[in-house]
Amino acid sequence: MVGRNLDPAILFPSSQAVALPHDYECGVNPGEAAQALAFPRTSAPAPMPCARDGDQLSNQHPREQLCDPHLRAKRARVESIIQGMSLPSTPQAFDTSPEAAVRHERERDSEMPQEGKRKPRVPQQGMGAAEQVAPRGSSSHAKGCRQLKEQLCFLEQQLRWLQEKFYQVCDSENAAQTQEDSEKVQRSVLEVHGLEEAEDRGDTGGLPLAVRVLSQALKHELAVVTSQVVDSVLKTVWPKEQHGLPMLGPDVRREYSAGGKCRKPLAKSSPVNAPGSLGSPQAEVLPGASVKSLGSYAGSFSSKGVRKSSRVPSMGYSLGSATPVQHSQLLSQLLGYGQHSLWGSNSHESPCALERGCPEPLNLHWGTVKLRSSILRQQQHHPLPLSLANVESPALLPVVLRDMLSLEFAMCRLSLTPRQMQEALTPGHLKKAKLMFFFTRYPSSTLLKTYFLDVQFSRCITSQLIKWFSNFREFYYIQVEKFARQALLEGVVDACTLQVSRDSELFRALNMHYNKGNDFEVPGRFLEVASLTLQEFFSAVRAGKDADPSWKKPIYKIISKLDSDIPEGFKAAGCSQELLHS
DNA sequence: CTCGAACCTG
DNA sequence: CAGGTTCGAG
Repeated sequence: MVGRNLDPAILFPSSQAVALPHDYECGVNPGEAAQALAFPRTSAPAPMPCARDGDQLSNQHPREQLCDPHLRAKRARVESIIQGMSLPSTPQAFDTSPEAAVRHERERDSEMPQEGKRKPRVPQQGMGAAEQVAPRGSSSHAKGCRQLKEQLCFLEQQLRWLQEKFYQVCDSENAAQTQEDSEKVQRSVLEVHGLEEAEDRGDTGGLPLAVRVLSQALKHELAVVTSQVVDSVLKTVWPKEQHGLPMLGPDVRREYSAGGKCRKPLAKSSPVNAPGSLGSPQAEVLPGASVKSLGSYAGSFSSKGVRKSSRVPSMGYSLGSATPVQHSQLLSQLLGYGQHSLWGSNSHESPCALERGCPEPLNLHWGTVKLRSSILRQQQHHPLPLSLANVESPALLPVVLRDMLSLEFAMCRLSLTPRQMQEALTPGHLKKAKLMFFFTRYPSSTLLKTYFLDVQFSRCITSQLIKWFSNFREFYYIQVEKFARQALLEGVVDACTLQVSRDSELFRALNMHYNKGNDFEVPGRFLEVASLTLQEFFSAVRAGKDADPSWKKPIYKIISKLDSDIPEGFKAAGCSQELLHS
């Protein structure tokens, strides 16, 4: 692995260097590292409460990201998803894990019964158990919704990344240049938007000019990036033929707002409801799922000790809970409208700012805003077809947009500062992943990105995470199979009698593996899934299906559809770290 | 138990 | 090529 050649001290210039077992290391390739190191960093900023003590490695300029073909593709996907969502049908019956499900749709083939070596594959085998699996017609709505949610969260990450970049620039600045540049920036800000007046009376009113400028610039940054994405969304959501489209009715909005968060309805339309109560409400799982520290420490991450715990009960605190007022305030913020929202919200401090209570942005060492300038430059070259700032009536903004804004809210809620982004997976992350396994056996990479917000994803990181889950599954299935065979030997006849309870051996084995220390209450849902897995294995073995090399695949297919939502708490910033010490 | 390598699949 | 599974080594 390339990363291994790099001195950790270089990768983590600050005290953040994390000693990782080699397996956790994931490549920051030399090129990227070099790029990061080349990042100008002239003056050491005066110690500041929220000053960041090390350059973070960011491989890509956020803007570049948007131009990245890969992201374009993603964007295109989001667009098509949204297009699907704009259809008049009613979203219900959210499927469990559409992605995973689809992924496993295909396993029809088997391998040549060759000892040891997996070589050619022989088609077919009438998948016995798999037949139970529901027809594929899961609503594309649900799927789209879920994917959109993931995409949005990814967006959130990008936003944060942007901030990070921004801070970097600030850090790297020469104090002398500072004032001059800030004035320059302010000038251009003024040229671009006439937002300043409002802001001057805003919450930054009492602050130094430079700080206010920074504030403006930052907001603008966010607005620019956001508007780009929103643009594509809007274009899809408002197809030409719907020109005069009135705003969505309140009901619709509400409905979507709830669904917009894409929480799946409690009861799943999972086909495999049959045995036991597998279709049982997730609600059962979520509240029960508690890690000692996970639930309450979401906001306790302290940045340089400045900020002390604002204990947020992150569980059950969902994005969808942001009120319209909050949304509008967020939008105002993003757009740089100051607090006098066009949506008529009052001048309350934004929930975001309140909750964050983090002085970080304002305490930054002030510097030039190269990033900003460069973005402005690019913007001139590629003017945005539709800037948010140009939207005449914010009320027309679709709920989709609001959901995007709610991400900003989430960011605040999570109290995740860009500096907390990690470039490598830590043991804490591993632990977290294991716990997540109790909810999802087949997470998509997008979902992973959503839940490891403190990780800067690279291809390597992503595949590492995926590999982790693959390993988890491997272990899981091996254990279950073992117990299934054992049960068979013990003369069990009825598969249905095989239930995994908290005191069964199988559970103990699994718990030991994924939840060492037992500091997490395993969701009941997992027990159901395990029970079903056990039964499936049992039946399959009893039926002699294990003669077929790919006899497990139908089982995998079934299990892959039983993923649950992962509690929001897992997104919490300090989560991984907290877990480590719990 | 874990992980890397090999191998499969869409 | 990305995401999965299987296998064997330590």
